[in-house]
Amino acid sequence: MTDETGTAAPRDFWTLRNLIVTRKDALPKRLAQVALYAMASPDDIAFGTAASIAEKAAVQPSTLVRFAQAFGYQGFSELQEVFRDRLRDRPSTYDERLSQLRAHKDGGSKTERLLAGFCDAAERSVGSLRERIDARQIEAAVAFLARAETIYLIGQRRSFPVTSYMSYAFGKLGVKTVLVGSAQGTDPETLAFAGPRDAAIAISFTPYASATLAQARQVSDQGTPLVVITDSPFSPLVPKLGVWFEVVEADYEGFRSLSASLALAMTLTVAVAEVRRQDG
Amino acid sequence: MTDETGTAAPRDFWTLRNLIVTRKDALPKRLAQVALYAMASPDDIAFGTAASIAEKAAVQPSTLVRFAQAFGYQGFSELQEVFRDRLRDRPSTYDERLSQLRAHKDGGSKTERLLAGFCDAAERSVGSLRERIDARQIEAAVAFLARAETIYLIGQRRSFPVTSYMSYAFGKLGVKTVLVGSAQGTDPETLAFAGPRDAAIAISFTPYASATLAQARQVSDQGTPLVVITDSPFSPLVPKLGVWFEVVEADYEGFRSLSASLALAMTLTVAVAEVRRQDG
DNA sequence: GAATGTCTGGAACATTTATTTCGCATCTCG
DNA sequence: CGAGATGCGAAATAAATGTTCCAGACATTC
Repeated sequence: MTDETGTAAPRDFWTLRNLIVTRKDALPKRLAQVALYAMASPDDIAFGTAASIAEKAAVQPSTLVRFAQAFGYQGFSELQEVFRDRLRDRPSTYDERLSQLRAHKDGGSKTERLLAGFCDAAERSVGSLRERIDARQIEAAVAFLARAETIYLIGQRRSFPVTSYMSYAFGKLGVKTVLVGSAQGTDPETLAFAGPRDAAIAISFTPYASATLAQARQVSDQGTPLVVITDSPFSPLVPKLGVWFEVVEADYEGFRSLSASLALAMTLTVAVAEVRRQDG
Repeated sequence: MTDETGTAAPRDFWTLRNLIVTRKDALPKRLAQVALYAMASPDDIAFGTAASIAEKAAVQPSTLVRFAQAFGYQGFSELQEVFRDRLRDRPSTYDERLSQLRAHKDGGSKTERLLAGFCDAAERSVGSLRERIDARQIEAAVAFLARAETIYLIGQRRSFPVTSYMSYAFGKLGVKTVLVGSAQGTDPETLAFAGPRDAAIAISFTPYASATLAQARQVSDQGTPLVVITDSPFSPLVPKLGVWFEVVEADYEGFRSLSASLALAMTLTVAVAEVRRQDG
């Protein structure tokens, strides 16, 4: 048994990174060489095979194993897992660093972790929204919505807060809307008035509420332009024609954030109002 | 040689993604299944081995190879490489953020600035929530709410999305709630049932809706414990007894974010449900 | 209703993989 | 200067990988 370090191997990237940095100067030549390369291009460590990494770092594969073992891992693969986790789940490194700082805060009470978790989810959602949404899509949607007489807002369950907020905001801005999805069962009748001169916004996430689906289909069949906000390109709501947005909300403890959807909703709302103000 | 597609295989992720999305409906059942999984969790495709991915997608490993070949790749590994590049090419977060900020501040269309503005507002709101909220306050509020028979949710206008979301989430968690503030004028009658064994959550921001104020006063007079979420210590809602939270939402173009309020709302909701589950 | 083409599942295959082992070189300290 | 220990590299090894192949199921078409 050549057990080197009594300390347990770090399981998260940033702890490991600190450990490598501090111990680097005390390491044998080749191991230090690996340390340097690992810090310089951690992505290669995450993806490459031991052989390819060894070649790029100008080291023997066995040295990589030794390197991993020097830090308490059983083999190289185990260390590699840590490098991979960093890229998993798309926690952008910034957020991860923050959440780790927070985690170091003595863990905190259960409540604190809850709040931190939901805050994280909100921030990650907004971050990914910012990365992925194409401004031209928004402009296309706004073009539809701006020339509509009445905008029908379709959303059940988790999406209802979003549509209700849009209803409020549109109202404040002087845009006529009809909010669908309340408790009463009068929605199909309400939607019957929608026509080609109107527009509709449908919001739904997995699991897609069947009512939302039916309603979206109904207005679409009536020739009403439809703008969709959903969470997958394979969502049954995604229209053949028309604009749709993919919004991926991060979740915590199974409860997805709404921040990204709301940010997008507000953007659409205000943009539509602005276009109207200019044209009208 | 069973060369299927004359088209060359996409070498970057987003092109491939679009291709998968468009061709998905024309794909055989199992291949469509793979497509669905690949879009739902692309990170797993990037990291996992063919065997592990196949298991998670409930498909045979050979199907993965066929899937890759259906899109013009020679084998699965080649397709996997595209999924990996997506994560590899990600610029270091600091630079990315900086360049994004720069793009948003300087150039960018009006629409882009709108979206960025609302995203910023959301992030700032959540950030300040994280700093200012005291976990002990949350725990105190949770203690009130957890022992309530029925929770009354009071909120008009901008606060209504928050209460309606809480209503949805509480419902999913098996907690009885009554949502006040809908369009009908029956709210005072509904609230008449609130008693000392219940609890109420009132949410209101400047300008405080008079209805919310009246309703909060009503339940308070009836001896119902009240938890308040508002935006100022001088808010007329702040109760003499009971718990209240100050949530300052950042705004953009006069429209305040809801992200912080929602994050707090979700924290309260889940925390209450957890306490109830423990106590039976 | 038979025949044809496609899709699917499972196992066999060759290859690549991470790891271990062993011998040599290098450095250290008496 | 020499004995011991340590670092290092190349090959050997055993596990695991991606891929291919074939037979059966399935739907479709004539």
